[in-house]
Amino acid sequence: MNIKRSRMSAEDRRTAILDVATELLSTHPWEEVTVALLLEAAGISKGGFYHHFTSKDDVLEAVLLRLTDASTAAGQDVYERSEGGAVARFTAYLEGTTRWELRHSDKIMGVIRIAMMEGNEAIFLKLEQEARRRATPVMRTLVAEGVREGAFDVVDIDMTVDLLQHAWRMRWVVLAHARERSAAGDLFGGETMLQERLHLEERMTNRLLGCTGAQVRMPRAGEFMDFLRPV
Amino acid sequence: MNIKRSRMSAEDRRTAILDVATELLSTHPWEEVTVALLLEAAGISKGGFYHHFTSKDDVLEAVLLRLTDASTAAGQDVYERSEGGAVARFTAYLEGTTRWELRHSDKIMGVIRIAMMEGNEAIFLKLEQEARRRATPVMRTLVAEGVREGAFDVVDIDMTVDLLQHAWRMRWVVLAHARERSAAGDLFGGETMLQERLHLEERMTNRLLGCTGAQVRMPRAGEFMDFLRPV
DNA sequence: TTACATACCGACGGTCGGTCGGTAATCAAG
DNA sequence: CTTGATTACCGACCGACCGTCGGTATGTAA
Repeated sequence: MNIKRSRMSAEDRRTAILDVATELLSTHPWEEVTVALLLEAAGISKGGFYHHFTSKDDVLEAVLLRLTDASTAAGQDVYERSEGGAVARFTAYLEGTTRWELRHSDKIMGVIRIAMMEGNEAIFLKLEQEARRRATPVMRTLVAEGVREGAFDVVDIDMTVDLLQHAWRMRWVVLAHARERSAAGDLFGGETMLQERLHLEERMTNRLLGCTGAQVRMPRAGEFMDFLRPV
Repeated sequence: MNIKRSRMSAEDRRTAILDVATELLSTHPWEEVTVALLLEAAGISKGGFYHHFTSKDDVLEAVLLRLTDASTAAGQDVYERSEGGAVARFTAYLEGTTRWELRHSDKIMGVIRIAMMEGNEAIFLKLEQEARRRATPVMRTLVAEGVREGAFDVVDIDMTVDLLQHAWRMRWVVLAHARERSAAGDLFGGETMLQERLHLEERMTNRLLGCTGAQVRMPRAGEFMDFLRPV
């Protein structure tokens, strides 16, 4: 009765299952991703599955972790390499993180699409929380240093960081729209959308930071041209 | 075999079930609130239950609706009754909504406690979304009018409204802490916490609105004294 | 070859949300 | 007071689901 299946190393099997789970998650809300479905798609038995994962939620957690952890080090790296005054460092941070995000835009858009799906509210929150947890410390020190140097004049450091992150959060939705538009032939329209959005964020960022002298700059829309012309 | 139960009017039974559900939800995450548990606590059979509700989620929706809908009209009312310049109207709006919230603080704190529980992420989002959906239109017009009158100088109306709501959102967490502290005997400490928070929010609100002349004012901490001395 | 570790199997158990045929209380009409 | 329709209510039952468990097959090291 037993059907023979391939035997993999634990790691390979794990990633194989995670791949399948990610794939399924990109088309179904998590509650519809049955373990049975997962088993069939991954070509493994229930026992085999539970040999590698303790529960269905364990899979979700692993999927989310894999989707986010690559970005962890990026922001920190940029910060550690940055030089100059607070404004320059903040600008460098913005450029660095944005560039990194653009390089991984497909993955990020995928994650966002998943998180935005109805029924995936818990995923959405977990993801946002995780992203925040990772970015907050660096941003806190950046802002605090700026305040100490007299370059920024903020209402409150924590509140400012929180609002900055919130202000930037919707960018990817705009990016998605812009990409759609340019994919539909209206490249100029897409670029304009992007430009306006970045300009808005730049002004809001400067207002929140209360820059006393030089202004923080967001990356120019030109940097996004590659992004607007997908594969 | 049949156990005799009381026969209620449809409405009474519905509210009875909703009461029980709210009660249970205040101590368990929603997924742990089994239909069976609900039935036992409400003293009704499964058939009876499904005679009044189409699904378990139907109950949740009704509970949330009942918890939020009372607040719907409040903000709108305050706005419609307000007079004077944009700054005065905005201040009146803040005072009005805050006062209303304080009058219903117990209920609101209850809702927040529920929404903040692990496993209730979907509830949290639904609630926030609903609150936003209700408050945004009024705030939009308030800000837009202020811009038109030249009293506000805003980066972008929608973004500003969004950030304002976000900035105010954490207030209830601080309120909860303040109440705890004053309940523990440190009335002064509680009041100070509140005062600082409100001062912070006031400064942030003014910065976001970019008030050109007069400043918008948050309610004074004195108004919260009743809140700090609970039943 | 033996002994052990581990990748894997699938029948099974228990729980859950939801259905359905039936019963009894209520009420309006004759 | 009947009679008939409506509706609140009952609980056995269903299928889908997640997770367990005893057991098998494949590798690896002594």
